Amino acid sequence: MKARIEGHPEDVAGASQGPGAPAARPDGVPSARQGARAGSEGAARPTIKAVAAAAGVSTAAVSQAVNGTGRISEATRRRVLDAAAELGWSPSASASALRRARTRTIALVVRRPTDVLGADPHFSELITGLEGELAPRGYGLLLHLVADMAQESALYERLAAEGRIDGAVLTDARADDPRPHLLRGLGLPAVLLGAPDPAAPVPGVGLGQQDAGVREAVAHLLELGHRRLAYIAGPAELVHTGLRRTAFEDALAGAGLRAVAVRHTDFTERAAVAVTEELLALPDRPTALVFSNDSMAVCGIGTAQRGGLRVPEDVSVVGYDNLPLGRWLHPRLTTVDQQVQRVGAAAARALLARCGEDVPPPVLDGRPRLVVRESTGCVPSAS
Amino acid sequence: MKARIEGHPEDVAGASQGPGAPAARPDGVPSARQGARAGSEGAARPTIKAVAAAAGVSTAAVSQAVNGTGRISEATRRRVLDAAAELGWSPSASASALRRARTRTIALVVRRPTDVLGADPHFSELITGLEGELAPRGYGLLLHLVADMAQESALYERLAAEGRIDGAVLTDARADDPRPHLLRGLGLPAVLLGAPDPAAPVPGVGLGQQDAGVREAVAHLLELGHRRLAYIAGPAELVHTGLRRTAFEDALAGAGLRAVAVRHTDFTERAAVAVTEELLALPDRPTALVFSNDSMAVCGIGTAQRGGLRVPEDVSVVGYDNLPLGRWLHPRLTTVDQQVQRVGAAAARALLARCGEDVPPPVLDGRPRLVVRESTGCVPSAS
DNA sequence: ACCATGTGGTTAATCGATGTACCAGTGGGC
DNA sequence: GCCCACTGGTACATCGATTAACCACATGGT
Repeated sequence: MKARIEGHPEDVAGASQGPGAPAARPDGVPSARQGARAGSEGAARPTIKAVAAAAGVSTAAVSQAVNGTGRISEATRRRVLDAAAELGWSPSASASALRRARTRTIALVVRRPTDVLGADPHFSELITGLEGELAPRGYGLLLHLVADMAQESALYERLAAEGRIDGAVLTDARADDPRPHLLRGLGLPAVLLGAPDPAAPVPGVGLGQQDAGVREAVAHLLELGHRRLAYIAGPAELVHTGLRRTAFEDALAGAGLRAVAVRHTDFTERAAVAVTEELLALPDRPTALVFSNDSMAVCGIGTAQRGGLRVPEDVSVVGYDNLPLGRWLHPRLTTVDQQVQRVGAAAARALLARCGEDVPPPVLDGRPRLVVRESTGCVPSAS
Repeated sequence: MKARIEGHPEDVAGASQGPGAPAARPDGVPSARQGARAGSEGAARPTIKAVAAAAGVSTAAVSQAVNGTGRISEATRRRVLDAAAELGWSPSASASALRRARTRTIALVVRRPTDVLGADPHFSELITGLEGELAPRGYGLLLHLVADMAQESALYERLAAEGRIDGAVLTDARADDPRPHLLRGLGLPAVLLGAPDPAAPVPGVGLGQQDAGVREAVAHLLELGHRRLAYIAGPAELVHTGLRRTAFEDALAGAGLRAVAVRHTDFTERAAVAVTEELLALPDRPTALVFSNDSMAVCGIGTAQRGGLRVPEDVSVVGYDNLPLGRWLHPRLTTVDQQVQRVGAAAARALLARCGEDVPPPVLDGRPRLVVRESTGCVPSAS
């Protein structure tokens, strides 16, 4: 399968070159500007000039009309807008970006180890939330995938140096996160998901009472009679890992208990399976497993079942995220809903505001809430 | 609990404005160019001019040095590159895009009904594949979400009119797909995933023998003794839906059989559950269900189990896509691997080639293959 | 009659990089 | 000694939109 760049007779009829422009290059090599883009229909996109001419005004008037700046009579404004619609013109993003030093593009960089193939569905939800706010305001979402923090930092530096983006959404806040300072240094607005920290160089966006969900989960399990709980956490360097783990241990301590075990993972399915196997083989096996995301919880359920245990009769499982899939599994997954989508929307709004956009400030009430379904049940009587 | 967007003391000390810049606008509104971007460190990014000055050459020389065009001595070239590195300069994406009419940005538009919340993990895989080829060449991926085809078309028109992208990756080819013609009319290079059709206005990219996977699945089930199979397809308007459905029915016909049922869905979990329930309630219940994607298959397994059936003892289930999750469920999901990631990479290469980039043409050998795991088993003896 | 005040535009500079046209040297051939 | 080719660069127009500065003209107050 070769590259399929057909040559076309270029600009056959009445190519309207500016006066004095050379008719064509002698060597027959298409100049870069006409290049591969030229299709048979390759209607050269109209420019502001064409619109100005069509409306019988100057280009400045057109610009002012579409941007609502300057002083333009309503009549002229209409004429301009009509002409623009007629010609199907929209201002060139590149030209506008160059002049205004603003690209209307936001970056989302997803960082994860190379061997984790599928992106966490968590990000799909987040993106949905972001897009819902960005798109209506003409903003685009530039998505990048990187393997580690070094790459991520380098990427921001490049994006900033090239002036490709107006801001960035940071996910997976780390305990000692280099990105806030980096981005501030680069002069790029940003918001950090999940860990509102007033002292940080970039504002955080997230539900309040981050720990509420896990506390509720523990309370729920205690109420069901469970006394031996284990927590399967994410990577230790993530901020929310610490928050949730502490919430877990605190809640247990409040009942005079200690966790049977707390294990950290890298969020991969493989790790979830390995840890679950280990915990379930423990002499004093936990009767309930609390996972720090749904993907791992699903793996955990599968692993338990494969080990001959029934969920929830023999072991209860709680997830975190409330991904759509969890509703349809058997048993349906008990999990913590943290409204990723809504948080994403709020993050977008916050970021847009910092980019100078006039948006109503995000209202993000609520807190993570436990959704009780079928993967949790009474403690096994044998225990 | 209100939004938690803390304000920060903005730009407190010594905002370093360029000389000659007005100290501040009288009305206190920051001018657009300084806008929100100005941080205390807001080091104005260096321009090509600064690099030229630092290297003691003209801006043209700098441009030629970094682009490898024109005639520049190796010595000067080095000096320029060093100066650029020293200053941390990269050419402005906006300026370059304006001048060259090329943005180094590719669009991926994900279309799905508004009520499907989480994006199909399928797209995560695809994006991973795309990014792997785009990023190393300095290309960015602009991601958009839309609800329906009308919105999608409008979006391409806007993106084209604004000159925001160089090309697009089209997914979910439809039987009567308006996008190829639309994009050709707009002069935008594109590739269509999944249905290589030489006659189409845009080239298709996909594994060969699209039907091989489903055929293999059917053969596998027949070999296990199944005779009553049902197929749960995607939306009828998608090309691959038809291909796979036909493959399914053909393969059965080859064995002198007919499908117990073929049902179309909108790919939502809800639909998958509903259809599964309906099929399993059939008087002559199918002993094997073949789903057209993994997400639905997982829902199908859950539904069967909830209905008191064991998988695979009472009913076998086959998925399609080979998402990572399927390996860890209980039972592990038998599915068709179509190497979404590799196809994504190939699509990126093909598209880059059409954008005038000098990339080795994608090599896409192989075909969809059945991955036999645990969700398929011998036909129940009672049948 | 005259100046302040608006109104509704226009002109021209500018954003940063690119590429064509052009120019200054420097040997080389004969 | 003269012309030519070649090397290594520079000057300037250009991409398309934005915006500060300015201007022509009408109106109203004194």
